[in-house]
Amino acid sequence: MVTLRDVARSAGVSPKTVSRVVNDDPAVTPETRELVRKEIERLNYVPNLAARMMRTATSEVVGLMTDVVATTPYSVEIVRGVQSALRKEGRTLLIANTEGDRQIEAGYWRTFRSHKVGAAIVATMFHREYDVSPEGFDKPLVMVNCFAADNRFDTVLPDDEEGGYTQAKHLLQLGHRRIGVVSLHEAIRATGLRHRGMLRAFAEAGANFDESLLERGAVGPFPDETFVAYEAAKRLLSRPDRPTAIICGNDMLAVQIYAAASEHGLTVPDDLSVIGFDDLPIFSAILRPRLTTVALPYFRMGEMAVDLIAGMKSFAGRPAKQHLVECPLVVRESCRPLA
Amino acid sequence: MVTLRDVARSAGVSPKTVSRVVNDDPAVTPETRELVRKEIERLNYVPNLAARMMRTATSEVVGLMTDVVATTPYSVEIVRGVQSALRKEGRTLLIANTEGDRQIEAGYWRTFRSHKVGAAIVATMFHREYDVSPEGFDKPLVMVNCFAADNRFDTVLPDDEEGGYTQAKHLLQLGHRRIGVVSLHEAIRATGLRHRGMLRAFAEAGANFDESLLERGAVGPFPDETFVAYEAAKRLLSRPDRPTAIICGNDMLAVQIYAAASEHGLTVPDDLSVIGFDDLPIFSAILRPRLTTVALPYFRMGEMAVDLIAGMKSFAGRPAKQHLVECPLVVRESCRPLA
DNA sequence: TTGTATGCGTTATCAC
DNA sequence: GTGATAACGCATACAA
Repeated sequence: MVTLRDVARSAGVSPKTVSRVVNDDPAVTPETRELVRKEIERLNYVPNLAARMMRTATSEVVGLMTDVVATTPYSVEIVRGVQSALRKEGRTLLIANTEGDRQIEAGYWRTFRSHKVGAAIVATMFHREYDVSPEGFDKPLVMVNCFAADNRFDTVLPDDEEGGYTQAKHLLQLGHRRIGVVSLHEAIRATGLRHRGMLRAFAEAGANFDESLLERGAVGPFPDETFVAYEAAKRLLSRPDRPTAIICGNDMLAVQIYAAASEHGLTVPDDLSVIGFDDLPIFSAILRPRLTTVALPYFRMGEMAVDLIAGMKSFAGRPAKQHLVECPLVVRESCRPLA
Repeated sequence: MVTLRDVARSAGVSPKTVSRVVNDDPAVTPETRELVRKEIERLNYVPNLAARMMRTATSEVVGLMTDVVATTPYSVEIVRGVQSALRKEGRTLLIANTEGDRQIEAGYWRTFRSHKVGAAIVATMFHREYDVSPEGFDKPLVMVNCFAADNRFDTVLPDDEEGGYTQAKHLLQLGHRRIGVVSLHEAIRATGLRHRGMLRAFAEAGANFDESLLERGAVGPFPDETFVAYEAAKRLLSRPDRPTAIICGNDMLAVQIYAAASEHGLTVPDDLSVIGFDDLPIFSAILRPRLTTVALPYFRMGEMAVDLIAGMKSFAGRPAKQHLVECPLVVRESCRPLA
C-alpha cells in the first residue's frame, strides 16, 4: 500500500505538502503541485479514508435513515434521487431501514456516529410529521417527505396542496363541473392538503364543489383496505347525476375506478374522465387508456435533499426551512374535454 | 467524544480490556465484562470505526453493487433481505446503483476498496448472466439473481425451473389439461427454465402440452411492451378449444389476462383459472379474485447472500457454488378445480 | 486474566 | 510556501 509518506519521499517533499496537494490547499506553488501530482499518478497513490476520517472525524458518507422508504415500490425513487445527486459529488450512501422500529433507529444513529457520516437524510414513506431524535448526531440533517413538529430541520416535502389544485384545475379546464373524488385516508396528511388545493381550484374557476361527490378515506396505509375504492366508485357511478370525472387519491385507486366504470358500461375517457396521483410506472404499464395523473416528485426530492446538505456547509447556522416540491401534471389519455 | 480510554479510566481498567469487551474476546471475566458494559452504556460510548479500520484494514461494511435492483419495485426485496440479515450481524450496507453503466460500476469498486468494505454482493434486476470484474477487490463476493459465466463466485438464484414446474403442477392437480401460457420474453433466462419445469410437470402428470397454446415473449424488460399480453390472451380465449387455465410469466401479465377474460364474458376463476409469477404485493391489492401465483423469493435470496458471506470466513478457499432458492406457491382464489 | 508500549496514515499546529 | 512534530482512537504484540 502506497502512503502519503511514500509519495513525499519519492517527490522529495514533506508529507504535509503532499497532503496539501491532495486536499487542494492553495498554499502550494504550481510547480510543487505539479511535481507531486505526477508522483501520485506514478505510484498510483490512493488516500486512506480511514486515516483521514480519524483525523477529521467526518467522512464523505451520507446516512439515509428511512422507515421503509428504501424498500417500498412507492418511494424508492427518493433513494434513487439521493444517490444520483450524491454520486455527482463523489460521496457515498449508507442506508438504514428502520422498518418503523424506534429501537432499530436508535441503533442506526449509533452506527452513523461511529461511521462518522458527514450528514444524514431522514425519509419516510408517507408524507407526515415525524419525531426524529438523532441522539448525539450533530451533523447536517435534512428531512424528506416528513417534518419535525418544531421544524428544527431543513425539510423537503411534496407540494400536496398544489397537487390537489393541479388535479382539479386540469378537469375544470376541460370543462368538467360534476367531479367526484375518491380520496385517501384522512389520517394521511396529503389528503387534507390536496382537498384544500382542490377547493381553491374550484373557487378560482367560479365552480362549486358538491360535497356529496366526495368519497372519503377510500384507502389507508394498508393495502388490504384498497378494494373499498371500487365500491366507492360504484356508488358514485350509479347516481342519476353521476360525475363526469373522478379525482383519485392515487393511481392504484384509479385502477378500481376503471374497473367500476367498465362494470357500469362506461368507457374511460369518453363517459368518464379519471385523474390519478403518484405517477407510478407500473400503472402506466397496466392501464388502458393510459392514466393522466399528477406525479409525486420523489426523485427530485431526493436530489434536493442532497443539494441542501451541500449548501449547509456554506450557510451554517441559518434557520431551517421547508422546501415544497412541485407535483407536475402528467397528461395521458384518461381525461377528455367535455363537449 | 467518548473514547475507549475514557471508558477504561472511568471503569478503572486498561483500554485493552475495554477493547476486549467491545470485541467479545472471551478472555475477560464475566464481572469485568459486566462492569465495562455498564460503563459503555453510561457514557454512551460508540467505537470509532475509522480508528478500528485503520488498524484492521477492513470494515464491517458490506457493499451492494446493483444495476437497478435497489431502486426498482420488483427487486428491492433483495435489498430488504440483505439489510435485515446484515442488521442481525451488526453490519452495515453501502449501496451502489450503477444504473447499468460500466463506468459508474468501476468507480464504485474503487469506492468499495477505499472504504475497505469487508465483502460485496452483486445483484441484478433480472435473473441473468453478468460479467463482474471487481477490479482489485479481493474480499468475499456473492452474486444474487445473476451469475458469472465461469461460475467463479458463490451465487444465489431463484429456482425458476422449479417455479415453472410448480405453476403447471398446481393447475394439473386441479384437473386442468388445456393450459395456455403467456410467457415472458425469450431473452430472459427465466423463460426457458420455467418452460422446462412446466414440461416436466406435464410429463409427470402423463399429460401433453399443446404447443399451440403457448404465446411467446409477451413481455420483455421494457414496461412499454406489456400490453401485447392482452392481445395474446384474447387470441387464446377466442379459440373454439380455448384453454381452461392460463399460466402467466408474471403477475402484471395476469392483470391483462383478467381484462381479456372479462372482455370475453369469462369469469375468473369459474371459466378460467389464472396463475401468476412474482407475487408482487401491489397485484394482490388490485386484483379480484386475488391472484394465485408463484413467489419470487427475493427477500430470502438477499438474506442468503449475507449468510454465505458470513460462512466464507470459515470456509475460505472452498469452491464457489450455485444456490437455488425455492419459489413457493401462493394459493389465492384465481384457480379452481375442474369439475 | 489483564496491562503497556507501539504504530497504523493522515491532518493540525506551529514553526521556519 | 514549506516542513517537523504531535495527535487522532484503536488493535497488535508482548509482558506481567
